[in-house]
Amino acid sequence: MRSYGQYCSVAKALDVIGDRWTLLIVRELLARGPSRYTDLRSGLPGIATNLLADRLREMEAAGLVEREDAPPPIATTLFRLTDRGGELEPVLSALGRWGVPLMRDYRPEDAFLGQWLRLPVRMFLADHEPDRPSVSIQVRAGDQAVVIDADGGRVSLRLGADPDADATITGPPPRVLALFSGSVALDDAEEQGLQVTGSREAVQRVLPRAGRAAGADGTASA
Amino acid sequence: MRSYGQYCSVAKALDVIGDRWTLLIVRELLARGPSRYTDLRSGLPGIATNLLADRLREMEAAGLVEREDAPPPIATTLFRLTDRGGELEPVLSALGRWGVPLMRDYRPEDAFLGQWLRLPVRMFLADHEPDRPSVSIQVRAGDQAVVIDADGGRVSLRLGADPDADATITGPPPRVLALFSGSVALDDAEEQGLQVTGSREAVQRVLPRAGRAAGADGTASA
DNA sequence: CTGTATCCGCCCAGATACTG
DNA sequence: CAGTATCTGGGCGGATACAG
Repeated sequence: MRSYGQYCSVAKALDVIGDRWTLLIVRELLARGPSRYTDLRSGLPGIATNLLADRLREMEAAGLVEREDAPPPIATTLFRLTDRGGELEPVLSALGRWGVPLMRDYRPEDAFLGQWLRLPVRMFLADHEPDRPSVSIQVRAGDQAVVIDADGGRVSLRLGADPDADATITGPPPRVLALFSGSVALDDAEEQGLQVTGSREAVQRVLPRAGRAAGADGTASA
Repeated sequence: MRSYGQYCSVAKALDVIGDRWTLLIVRELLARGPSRYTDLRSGLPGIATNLLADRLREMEAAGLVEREDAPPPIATTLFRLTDRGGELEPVLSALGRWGVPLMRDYRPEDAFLGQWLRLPVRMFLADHEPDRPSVSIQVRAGDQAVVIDADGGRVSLRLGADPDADATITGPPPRVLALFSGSVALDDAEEQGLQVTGSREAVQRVLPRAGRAAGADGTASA
């Protein structure tokens, strides 16, 4: 990217991460951890392979990404964020939060991947009952299934289905996001097309509670 | 900007503010308040006038900016951030903080404007002695002079010179930024080419103190 | 003086095909 | 699996001309 040529830390930051796709690559690496080239590409629908290669090279040169040749049994290259790259997390977080109201407009052509729930889960969900036995909640939004685990105060997300989950949430991505971001209560979400089977208590355990809501309905306060 | 076509709040946010110059226009409007077209242009050295016009129109359509026809005596149009636009402040803040270590590389061709100190001042400086009489500190970095006022716990910045200031700091922009961001102590900054005349006490009153330092030297922790 | 519109040349983004 | 090579269109920067 052409430099802005301004001695200002915002401009300097944008000189490094202002290129198209760069921050989304960081998102993938934050959400997935060290990843193979092919996995990055499939997590970034719409990116051209040459652009991904270009960006990874630039990000490596800028010290955001390292490539690591995995040990013999795997025999592939992994891309991982450096510490400096990981420090972009607050930027992604602020951007993601600002973007929540925009999630109202869901277009049929929009791609959706279950792994993209990782950042919202980290941002909005919490285990409000850390002393109770762990629960798992399967989420089916879009094609892939993911499972959210609440265990001892921590909430995490793993990819894949789990028929033994305590609860299963099924519905279109916008309804799931509205529920997770706290802009819609569970009861209302169900009326709006979200199906919940199994333990509703397990779901309530992790949902954001009043006072922690994030104004995801577009009425966020300043 | 072409949409990423991804149902993810980061991607949606970048669909809106990912265009080149957009966030820098927000920076200007945050730092200066409602501004005339010409003032925006002079605060964004390097931007082409058509691009500025394009961006302002797009930002207006996206609900980030409003144009306001100023009352008769002024007879000009002012551009101001909407509430929604102002909510980008945390994004700018996170970006600016991440960019601080990049301020080490100062290139002679880099433009520098005094008003760009507004965000660093807000971010790093504080009035540590709110009960004492107000002080003003003139800063001469680059061509324009600015004055920092510490008054009753608040720190603010105004453009222009002030020969009656309690102290004056003169030096190259990188030295001033290093001082303000807390990565260099006042004594060290003076050894590195910063001139301080008048009350050093007034300067110390607003500088960041240990424990609030921001790792501006590139050693910031995760 | 302030703000907008038009033209041009260049580079980046994007799509596709292909290779180690 | 992990890219490179090639081609095309559009965004961008820059200059300039125009309108209130």
